[in-house]
Amino acid sequence: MQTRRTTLADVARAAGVSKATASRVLGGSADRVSDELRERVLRAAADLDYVPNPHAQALARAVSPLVALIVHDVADPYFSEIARGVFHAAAESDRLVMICNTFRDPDRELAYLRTLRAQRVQAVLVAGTARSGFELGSEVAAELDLYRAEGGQVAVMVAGHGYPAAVPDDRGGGRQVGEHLLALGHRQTAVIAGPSGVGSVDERLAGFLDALVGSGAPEPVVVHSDFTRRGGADAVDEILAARPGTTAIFAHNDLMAVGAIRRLAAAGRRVPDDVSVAGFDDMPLAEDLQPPLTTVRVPLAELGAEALRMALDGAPGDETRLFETTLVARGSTAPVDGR
Amino acid sequence: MQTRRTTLADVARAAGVSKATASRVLGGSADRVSDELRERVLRAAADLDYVPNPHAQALARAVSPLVALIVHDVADPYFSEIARGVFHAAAESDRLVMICNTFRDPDRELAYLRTLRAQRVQAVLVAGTARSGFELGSEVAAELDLYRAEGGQVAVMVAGHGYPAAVPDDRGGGRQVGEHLLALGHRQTAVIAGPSGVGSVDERLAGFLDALVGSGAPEPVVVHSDFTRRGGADAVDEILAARPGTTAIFAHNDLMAVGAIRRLAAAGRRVPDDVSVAGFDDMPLAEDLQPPLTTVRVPLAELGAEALRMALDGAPGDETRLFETTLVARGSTAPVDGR
DNA sequence: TAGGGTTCTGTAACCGGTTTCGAAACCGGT
DNA sequence: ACCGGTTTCGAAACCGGTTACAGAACCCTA
Repeated sequence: MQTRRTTLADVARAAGVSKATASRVLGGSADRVSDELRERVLRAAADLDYVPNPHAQALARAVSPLVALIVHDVADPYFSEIARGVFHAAAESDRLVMICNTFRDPDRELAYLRTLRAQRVQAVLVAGTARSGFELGSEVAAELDLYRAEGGQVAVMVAGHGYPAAVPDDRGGGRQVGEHLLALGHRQTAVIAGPSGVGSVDERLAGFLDALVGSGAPEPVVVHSDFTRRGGADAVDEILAARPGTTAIFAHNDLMAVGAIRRLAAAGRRVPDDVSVAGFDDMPLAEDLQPPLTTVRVPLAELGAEALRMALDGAPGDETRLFETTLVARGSTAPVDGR
Repeated sequence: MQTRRTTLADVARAAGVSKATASRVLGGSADRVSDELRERVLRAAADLDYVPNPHAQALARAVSPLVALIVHDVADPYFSEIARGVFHAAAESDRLVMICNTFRDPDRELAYLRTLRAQRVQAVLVAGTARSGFELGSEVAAELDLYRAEGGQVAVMVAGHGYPAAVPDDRGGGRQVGEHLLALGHRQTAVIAGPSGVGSVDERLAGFLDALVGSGAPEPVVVHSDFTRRGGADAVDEILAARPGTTAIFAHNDLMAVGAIRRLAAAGRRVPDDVSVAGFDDMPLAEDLQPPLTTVRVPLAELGAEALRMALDGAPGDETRLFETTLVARGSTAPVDGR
């Protein structure tokens, strides 16, 4: 039966004023209105249960109070933790958040970006991008630039090029893992890296190599794989084939580490007795796994919150805020000769 | 430098037609347009890189292609799994999804609902509601009804009252757990229930009691607690105090089960040797825990997807689709005398 | 008391689309 | 050549707000 919504005009009529005055008092405009009229308008609005139409506002004001967060997959703990941070920061300034799930599909990502631009959302935060790395000049970058040219704010959470960025110190984290494993006496190492071309992957790897250099340990076996449990498991097969004597594995995220541990068990290797495994991100439950996972804590929620603030504050394109990572040593790593 | 967006009027001018015709060809209207003009308009739109402004469309059409999903917390695996399903279903019909995080705050939930109503989103899906149960007549229900009266679609994923619902067979799941524990010989049981008043909590508990009835086993100790790890851990203290001889615990979700296992370990009880623990939901990683968690699988993603379809298809308010649950027996439960 | 400056309010244009309605063009049939 | 019926198209109204602009009312000063 489609009841009609009450509009600003209804309120104005009920209060006996013009739409303009009603808008002024309701819309929080800078213009002043006499106390009496203000009172009348507010009462009328309350009586009629008036709620402004955000589309009309967005159209008139040419901006909507929406913020978009682009992720690969909300169900991935990495992204859902970032999302949590973004939501918290958004609540502070009374803004709504729209999460866009690309499922790592570049086309979908692009489609979202176009929609968001059209939607004139106030800010878009890119937590993960489907194209590898998103170089300047890519379609994604072009779309983002267009968006910015039209007044939108952008912040990214991947090693950025030209956008304000809030990123974890991936390189430092990688180094911490390297040092940890070295200290435990490991020399035959391997790393299960994320998809090649992704910025954080290169950084984590570089940090790890930084630590190894000069230690006399041989180069690690490096296998690129998906950021999933399955990816981690499959990588183990390759590693075992390439270097059967591997005693320590550094997986680029916790999910891969879990998969690796499972596959190692299936292959008859005990963790950490036969081979140590370290992850990255310190996802929830990492400490409840079998065995508890040694990993690197990344302040993902703060990262998301900060990204939003940077975007809203209009941080300059070359500003990058680095977030410290900390190694969390747990049961999945042990001294090489320790049994 | 704020470049102006290209509007429909620009396209129309470039194509030498009126706004009306341009709208007709671009907006997928039913009205027919000659092939020649259609061609001209399409070319102009492509040349100018035209993207329609969804706010203007929403304003004119009185509906926006947005779908909202209300959850307590995206970072909770229960909800992120539902979200994943919703995203998939939304992608099928080319719709965008807005996730609203209430953090279990009733005021925030209400605020979201009002905004969504104003926003004229096409559908709102309620996966979790902050008020206990959301009875008919509550503020939330009032807001939802208002929304529906204005043409919005609603579907819920909690035991509903008057809304189309896609819900798991919580009662059946509870019964499965009860039967499982009984079959293992347990008689001194306890249940860590979710917050009292929540529909699914009552159902899971009722199912569990269904199984116990007639078995001769004494009534379980029931402790209500938060759906968190912490909640599960704290509940263990109460249970141990109330019935020290407890040999099996049914936690209403996996997170609580994890917390319970940890606290039991701290109290010197081994799982499953001394006490068996079963969870609910079969969250990702449940099988990788220490020990692997016996739990009940709930098809959350399908549930979310189905809820969206029901809403969009305008399912009647009394329609409830029940999703089968299946018990997944793993290492956290064992025969009562089995050591 | 006239003149100038504030302060408040209303009119109307505008944001960028969609859609109603009527005019114009075209059709085949007498 | 004339006519009723379709089809195609454009002018203009509308969706529901915001805001530039101008007028009215008020104040204070000379």
